[in-house]
Amino acid sequence: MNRYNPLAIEKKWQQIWEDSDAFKAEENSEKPKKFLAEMFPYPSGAGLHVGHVRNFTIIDVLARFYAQKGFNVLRPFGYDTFGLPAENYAIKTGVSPKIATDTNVKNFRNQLKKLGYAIDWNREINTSSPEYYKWTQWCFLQLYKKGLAYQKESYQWWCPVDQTVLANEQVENGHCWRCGSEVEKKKMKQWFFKITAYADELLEDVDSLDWPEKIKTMQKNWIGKSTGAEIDFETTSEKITVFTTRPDTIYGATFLVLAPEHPLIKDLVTDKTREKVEEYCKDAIKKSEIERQENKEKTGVFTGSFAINPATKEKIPIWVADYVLMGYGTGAIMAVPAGDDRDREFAEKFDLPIVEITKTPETPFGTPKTTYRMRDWLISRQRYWGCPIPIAYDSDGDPHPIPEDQLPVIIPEVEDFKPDNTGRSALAKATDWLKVDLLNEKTGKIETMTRETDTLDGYACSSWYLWRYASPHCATAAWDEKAINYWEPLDIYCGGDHAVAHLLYVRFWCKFFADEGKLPFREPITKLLYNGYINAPDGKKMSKSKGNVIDPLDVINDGYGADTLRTYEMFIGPYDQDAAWNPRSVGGVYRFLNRCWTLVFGDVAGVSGEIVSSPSASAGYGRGSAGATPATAGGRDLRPTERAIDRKRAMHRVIKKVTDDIERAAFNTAISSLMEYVNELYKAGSTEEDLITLGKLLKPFAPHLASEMLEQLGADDAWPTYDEKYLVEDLIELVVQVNGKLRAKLSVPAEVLDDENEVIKLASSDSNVQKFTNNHIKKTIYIKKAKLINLVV
RNA sequence: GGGCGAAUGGCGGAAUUGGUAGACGCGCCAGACUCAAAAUCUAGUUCUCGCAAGAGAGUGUGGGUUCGAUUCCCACUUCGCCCACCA
Repeated sequence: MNRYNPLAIEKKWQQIWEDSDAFKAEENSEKPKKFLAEMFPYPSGAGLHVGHVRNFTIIDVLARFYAQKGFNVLRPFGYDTFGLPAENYAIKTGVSPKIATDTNVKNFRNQLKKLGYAIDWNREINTSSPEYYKWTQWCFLQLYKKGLAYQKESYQWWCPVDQTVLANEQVENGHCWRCGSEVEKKKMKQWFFKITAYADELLEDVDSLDWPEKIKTMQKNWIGKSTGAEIDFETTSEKITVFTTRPDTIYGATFLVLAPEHPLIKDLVTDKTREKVEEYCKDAIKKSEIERQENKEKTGVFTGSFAINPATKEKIPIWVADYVLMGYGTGAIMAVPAGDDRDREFAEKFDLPIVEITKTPETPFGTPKTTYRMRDWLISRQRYWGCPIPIAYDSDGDPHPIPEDQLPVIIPEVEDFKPDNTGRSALAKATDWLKVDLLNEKTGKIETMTRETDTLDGYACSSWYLWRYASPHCATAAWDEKAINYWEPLDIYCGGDHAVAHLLYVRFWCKFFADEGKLPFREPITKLLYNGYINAPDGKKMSKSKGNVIDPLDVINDGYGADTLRTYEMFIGPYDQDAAWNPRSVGGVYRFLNRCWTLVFGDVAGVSGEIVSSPSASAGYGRGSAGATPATAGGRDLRPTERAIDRKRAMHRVIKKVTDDIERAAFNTAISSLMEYVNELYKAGSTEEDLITLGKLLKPFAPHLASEMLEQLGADDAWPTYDEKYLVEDLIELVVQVNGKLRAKLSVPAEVLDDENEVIKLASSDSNVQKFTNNHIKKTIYIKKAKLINLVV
């Protein structure tokens, strides 16, 4: 007898798909399109992990499902290849990030092919390839032209020993992650994207998205809109503008507080307070966010100056405290200790007056103002392995865009990837590359300028890749208009990360390019599936250091094969919940696929009439022939025609269930209904139609095995349809309750359900029911849809 | 501190709109096959009582609405995630 040999089957079909370019997508106005993608991965040296497999398989199941349903499906793939790990690896080993990245991409590609994904390999993209980042730079220039990419001084972490800027995550408890020395904040010129220009629209449009509520809420909170007013407070020399959401509480404002970074502090200090205030500000600015979080004890100093409360006309002191943030509102508040817990705590600590609010102003004060928690997006990175910012500086230090026809600004080759002691990335070491002759519009002359050595945040590269997928090889534009019009926007996106950052940035760029007339839609992603993590069998996060990592390639090579791995990860639980890996359940899914295989290929003799196989009945095992074993369903002995009717009903039922479940992303229950169907076929026997249907329904999950089954049966993979008329049962199980408690289940002909009097008669005459009613029924509640009657006594 | 979500057998989970709680899988148990084991097939498996028919209890805890609540409402407990001195 043949045995299910997944590795052989999978190799065969992967070769066939490769040779036939099976998943090549082309625009075709005859067919409805479906464009699906997962969040493209950073190809780490460790290769695929089981979390990737879950994420990619969700999209693959949907892609194959819609293709089988007759949609024109685009299912591309790409790699998010810029990033710190490749650069650190280069610093350590001297191997260039480009070479290391190429190796990792190759490894990823091989592994993806072993999983049988229906990827259009003609559309593979890679953010660190010059053909791609040329257009990332073009995007930057479009934003720059409209003033949405701009430079601003901002405080950055700085390691005085390594002489380099550090990202937030490279600062551990106020110390440099590499050398351990204490870091400081340094004011540096940085590039920003003005995402706040779209804050309102980004917020308003969230509601219209077919995205998980969790993500929508997170985005709303992140944008953090609050409406209030700006109010001016006069001092002897200056005017201080505060932001408040409660201008009505102004009669209780007994002091002002400025953020330590506030520019007016230097003008407000007196000779007596100057030293103390300056020291406080210096310390506060240096504090890491972590320290500010850990130590919520209020601190602050008095500036020595006073302001006039415009409502009470009273003189109130001006303080500096780090609980006021420069980045929000105006960096200055009016403190109302009677109305605000933080202000009260501060007032109590420093013995400042607390005045109950007895009055509200008759006319609204100040200027109505809306503020957002969201800040502009800082995009400068002092790193080598990123997309160079296409800017050069003239001798005055003013920026000039690199003309579009000179793109891409290629990352120069360097020997040493360590940042130098100027706070610039290793790009600064490419001295030839650094110089560029450009027209200076100010002077009208060609001038040798110095290139920007900052690179772009990797999120910039991933902010437009979904549009590149439509025309990945277009050499004349970032995206081809015709291709965009056909494929976009993305119908379904799937990932388990970046709830705010990436998913907000793509929306921002989409709105910007829509305003530029470059995109015909204002939201890039129609439906979002946000998948949960897969944890180790003990429920803990998988990590190399804990040694509890499951390698998906090991699962395949252990003999289970890709079909088992894919199907298991879809069966593991609801796709949006975290799940723990269970090796035994993997075996259970393998058993299920093995049973599918046996139905078609098992060494099974044909039995009566049209029945092709019934392994349980025909396996022999000394129980006589299959024909001698009566098939039963629901405890009833069935004659062949009844058996055929039941089988037909089971088939139409499973088609409906699997179709509905895939459409609502309930992959786990889709698979359990396939398991039920297979169990049914083992009991009742199967026809060729049953097996073809099984193969078609199974294909999105286990495409290799299903292809093998369908080939054997001589069938195509067109998605089957169900007929409502076969779903109707002729014998119905009527549920009878007494006072809401189940007392009987009666098997009645379906027509009976239409006759309520008949239902009541049947229900109330059941002997077990009568034990509880004593023939004293006060009220009957009949729910036809639920096939249920409740007798109230 | 704020926001969101979750809690169901020994385990993962199902119950789509207020209508039979526990589908499906794992595990366990018994049987068939085998010299034996594995694999495979078949039957059983929420708990308590009962040979059975059946009865009682039961979806984190306590209340409520309802003929009927895993589902809706209120309070609480625990866990998870996100944000966090945002004026």
